[in-house]
Amino acid sequence: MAANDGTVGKALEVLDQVAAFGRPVRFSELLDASPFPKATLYRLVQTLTKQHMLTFDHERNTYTPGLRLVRLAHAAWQQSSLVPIARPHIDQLAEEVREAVHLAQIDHGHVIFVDKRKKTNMFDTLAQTGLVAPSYCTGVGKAILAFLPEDRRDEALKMQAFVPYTPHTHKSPDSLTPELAEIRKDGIAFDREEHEQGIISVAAPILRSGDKVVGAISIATSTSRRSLDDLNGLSPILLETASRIASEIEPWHFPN
Amino acid sequence: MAANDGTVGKALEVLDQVAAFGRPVRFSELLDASPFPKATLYRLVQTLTKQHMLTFDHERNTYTPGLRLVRLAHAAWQQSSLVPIARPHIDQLAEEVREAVHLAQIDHGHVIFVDKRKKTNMFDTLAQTGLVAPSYCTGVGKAILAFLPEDRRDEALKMQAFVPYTPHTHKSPDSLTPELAEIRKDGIAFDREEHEQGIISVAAPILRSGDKVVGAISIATSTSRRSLDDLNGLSPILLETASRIASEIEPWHFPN
DNA sequence: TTGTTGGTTTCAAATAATGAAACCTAGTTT
DNA sequence: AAACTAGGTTTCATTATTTGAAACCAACAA
Repeated sequence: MAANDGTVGKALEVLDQVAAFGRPVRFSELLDASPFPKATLYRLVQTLTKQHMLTFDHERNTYTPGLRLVRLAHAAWQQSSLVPIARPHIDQLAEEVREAVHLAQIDHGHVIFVDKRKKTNMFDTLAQTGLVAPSYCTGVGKAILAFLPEDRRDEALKMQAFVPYTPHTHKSPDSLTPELAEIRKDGIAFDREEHEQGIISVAAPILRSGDKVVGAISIATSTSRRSLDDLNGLSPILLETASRIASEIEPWHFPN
Repeated sequence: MAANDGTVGKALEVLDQVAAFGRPVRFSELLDASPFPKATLYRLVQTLTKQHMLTFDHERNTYTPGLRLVRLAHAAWQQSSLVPIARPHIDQLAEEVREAVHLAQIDHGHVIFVDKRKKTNMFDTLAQTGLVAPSYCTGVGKAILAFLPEDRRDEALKMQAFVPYTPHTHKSPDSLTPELAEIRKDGIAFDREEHEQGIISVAAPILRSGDKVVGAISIATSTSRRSLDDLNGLSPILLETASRIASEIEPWHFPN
């Protein structure tokens, strides 16, 4: 992935590492997973800890991502241009369809769930705010990928590992590409238990000025509640919502 | 607040700045608010942007905190030692009292709301996951402060500005100190519309091995729904919940 | 005792950060 | 149009930080 912006870049790389472990990590584990020499990594980790970007557990000698991140992320989330605009709409959608509704954006090739609403009492799907999901096997991910300009799509796909979460998961870009063309045509993407067994979703991109994708929304449910056809029946209202959100986006920018 | 860890420290200082603005901010505004010379700040901001820690809006020439933070924070949140332990308990508490229940931790002198549950349909109180609140005028904040070791309490208070949010807000440490002693005695803290007009709360610290505070929980409501006395009546169940959470904390560490 | 693993510190060499000043724009004003 | 300006970007010699091999220090095991 290249592009190493000096010390800051390295520090962030370490942060990513720690986050990726998903559990408290020892210095030595980090060292193995890291391209940096011992002393360098040591000082990076020290600095990050002193800065509360990492939390150090004295008893277990392990590191976890620090609370300062939560603080900073709140600001990021609150200021996101998309979230506040979409909020009332996904809220209403969740109310109408009585299923979980997700809002996602893409960043750095990662699909990030930035908001969710659910008005049902069923068990929580695993998606939560801030969760990162793979793009190639989620509804929102594919919806966004499909409408990304070609270069950015390639870039996003290149940094994917194509983990076979379920038997339905795409195994390589080759099988994915035709589906993306399909999605581009229909304006609708499906997740057919590709990320989690028993979980399906319909997703629609949010297109600014008709073609620039800035995010996606999806309705997710379990196969025990609804069939895929059934879910497909919700496409119109999903599309309607997506376009309503899009229409409220100011003529300004959108990074992505 | 000192302790400047080289470039990384400076970069994070800039991030804090941007987050503190709470709105898209121009380079020049940042420059005014920043101790760094133009060129230095410029490069820091560039680096952070390239690293997706900041998002740059081409049209408006402004910066906002980046999505990478959301990604990282999710990991921090998920791995927090307190959140998963407390989750079922605050859930149950919210169910029983039918009011909003908050879980907070302290970091770097900041009170951070790390989780919340509400089973009521009333308007959302402003507290949300990741929100930073002042310690001196919130229930959870005072509950934590009261049980902090003296040196860390002083440190935490020193970095506070004592903004008078409402007429009931403490104006200085002098009036706060006696109340903290009180809280230490009772094991219960109240927010008497000190942060927001019309919002009150009861809070209890979560004490590991009886005396080390690792966080706090609170029940929050509006004056229109309940009186302070009424809320006080919920103290027993709140304390009960807090001690149940505490009892599930492993003999391990706790950073704070 | 001797080895080993995991963590911490040293120190001269290599590298990156610094910041004053110059330099671009693209709007404004005269 | 020429002359300002405010906001943003780049240069470059100086300075300070980062680097990483190696040495060092536990604590624990053989």
